[in-house]
Amino acid sequence: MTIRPKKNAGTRPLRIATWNINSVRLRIELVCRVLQTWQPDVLCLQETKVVDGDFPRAPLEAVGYGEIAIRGQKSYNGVAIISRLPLANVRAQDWCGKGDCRHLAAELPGGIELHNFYVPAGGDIPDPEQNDKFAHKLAFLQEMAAFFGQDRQAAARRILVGDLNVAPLEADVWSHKALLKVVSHTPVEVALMAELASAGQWIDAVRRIVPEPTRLYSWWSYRSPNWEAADKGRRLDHVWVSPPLAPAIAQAEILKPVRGWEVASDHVPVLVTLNVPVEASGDAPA
DNA sequence: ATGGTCGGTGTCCGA
Repeated sequence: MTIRPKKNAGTRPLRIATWNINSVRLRIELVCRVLQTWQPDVLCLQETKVVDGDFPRAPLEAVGYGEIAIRGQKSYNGVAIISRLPLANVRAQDWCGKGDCRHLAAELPGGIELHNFYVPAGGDIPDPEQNDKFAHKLAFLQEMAAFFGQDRQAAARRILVGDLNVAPLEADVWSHKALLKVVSHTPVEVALMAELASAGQWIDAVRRIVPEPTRLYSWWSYRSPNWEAADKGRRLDHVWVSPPLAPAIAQAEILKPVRGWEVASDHVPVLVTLNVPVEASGDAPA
């Protein structure tokens, strides 16, 4: 434990990560390794696939992450916020009235509102008439846009992370042309995501640091045995911030090596460092 | 060229 010297600069680094873990019980040791190696202050997980009573808290507490917010269900979905900073006002919302565990929100020190989302993947057929899962995905994104579009005090400090299951930019997929009709990169999804970003005035923190045309992926399918050589990835996992936090964006990393670990998830963690101003006792502006 | 592989719980579903 190191004691940070008081800085006149008036900023405090906040390291925030998101990772679709695809079963937290199977990969709890990988979670601990990511925490110890990259030292995020907060790690948001999706697809934990475990009910709250069976969530593996102890190994996380043992490596210094004692603030754990969870919302899980059997077999599918499930989200968690794992933090070494205090979490306040933890809450969840039921999107599309399905009772799915796809969202958790909490407040971080300094009055920062954090949202962790697992957006539905959407199935295979990119047509809401033929495919209920795709219809659900579109409705979910619409509901998010409506939620973040209402009022939303423009000055508030907010972070939205998660597996949004959309790769919005041409440089977010291995082939824009090949994926135009593949769920995750269809024009209708990309347009809805743009609507959501605009409604909440969200800023894509990773692309502030690594702009197009540099290709960036956070997911590589299990179905490709040579995922690294083929490199047919997509950037499905995102870290967004509200305008007051945009000047704080200092660093962004997609932890690609994690995809090569034993028993890997098909997603890798995305990590962003914000140098958050702490003037005026760290509170958000009114 | 329209496959392929995962995880959790089963003998399939969702990704």
